[in-house]
Amino acid sequence: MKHDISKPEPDTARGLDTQLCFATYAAGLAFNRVYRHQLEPLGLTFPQYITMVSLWTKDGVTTGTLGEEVALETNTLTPMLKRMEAMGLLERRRDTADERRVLVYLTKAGRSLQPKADEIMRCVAEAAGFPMEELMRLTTQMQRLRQNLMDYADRNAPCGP
Amino acid sequence: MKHDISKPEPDTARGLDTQLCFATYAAGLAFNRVYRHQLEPLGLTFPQYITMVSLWTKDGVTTGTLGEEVALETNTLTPMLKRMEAMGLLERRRDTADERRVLVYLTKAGRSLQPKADEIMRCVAEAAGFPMEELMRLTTQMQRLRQNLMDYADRNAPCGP
DNA sequence: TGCGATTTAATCGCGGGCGATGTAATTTCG
DNA sequence: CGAAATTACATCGCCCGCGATTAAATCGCA
Repeated sequence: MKHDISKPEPDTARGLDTQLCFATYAAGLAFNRVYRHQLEPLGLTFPQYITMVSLWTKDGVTTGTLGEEVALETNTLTPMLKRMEAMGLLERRRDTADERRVLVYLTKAGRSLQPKADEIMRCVAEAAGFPMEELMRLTTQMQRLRQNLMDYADRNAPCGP
Repeated sequence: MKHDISKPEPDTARGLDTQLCFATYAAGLAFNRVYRHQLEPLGLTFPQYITMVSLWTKDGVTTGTLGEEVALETNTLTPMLKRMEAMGLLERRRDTADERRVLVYLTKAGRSLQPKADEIMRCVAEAAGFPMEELMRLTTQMQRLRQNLMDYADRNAPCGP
């Protein structure tokens, strides 16, 4: 062998600097922190805000459907929805046609937050500091990344050597 | 009725589909789930894995410095490091020169996990499903995004109308 | 019709993530 | 030198995220 391949493969580079998983993780924390402070006057957390955005688009959905929208399972969503119900933002009602289901409806108070939340959304989008076109492209790529990772998780491959 | 412009401004689009914050959040959850299952045999969580990657690069650092590396504050890091110490992956020692500081050192057991973790890292990087060049560009952009958001958080602007 | 399988939520326990607060060591400076 | 300010870490309480388990309603089918 002529070529020196003894180096430990910078192929998949090692430091955190070069890792997409860390960059995604850290950017997620940063989003969370920015939103935390902006949403604080509304009394919402970032995951709650995500949930409200989904419900503003369409409410009257089951817990499970909502969970798919916001990428959370019922073991996370149920307690969160209960807290939000206690805040008066939404109501949870058993589906009379199928008593297993719980349907989630926004209250007036819940709908009334949308304008303020929209303002914050625009603000944070600006804080992201990307021109609109690049921002959209980046969003698309992150969606593709998420889909690829979910597909991989479903394949359940053990990553053997 | 000529043109229907009554729609509410797709300016900064509304749905979760179009939001970078949600795409980042959801991709972060997806990474977390993939890593969770891959790391389970090693007994590591994803944040613990991140911490180990940092320590494999350089240990003997203070809790605070390590926190900067991994984007966590001491109120998150301290309990996590204690758990990892209990697992035998690292040691926490008071700096004799400055008793306020706690220095973190890897143990033999901690170092011994690196090869397996590297294998998993390569595996997940492949699962991300991007060609190397695009993956690097995406990583760079996410780092820039994070920096912009942190800068914005530091400016502490209230997002007034 | 009746009974097992499936679907849908809820619950529990543990590990992050962080604002607020506490505590001890060190530095600053009058 | 000594008190105040600063630094570095720890603690507490709350919220999310999820694997595992449970409970109840519905469905499928003999």
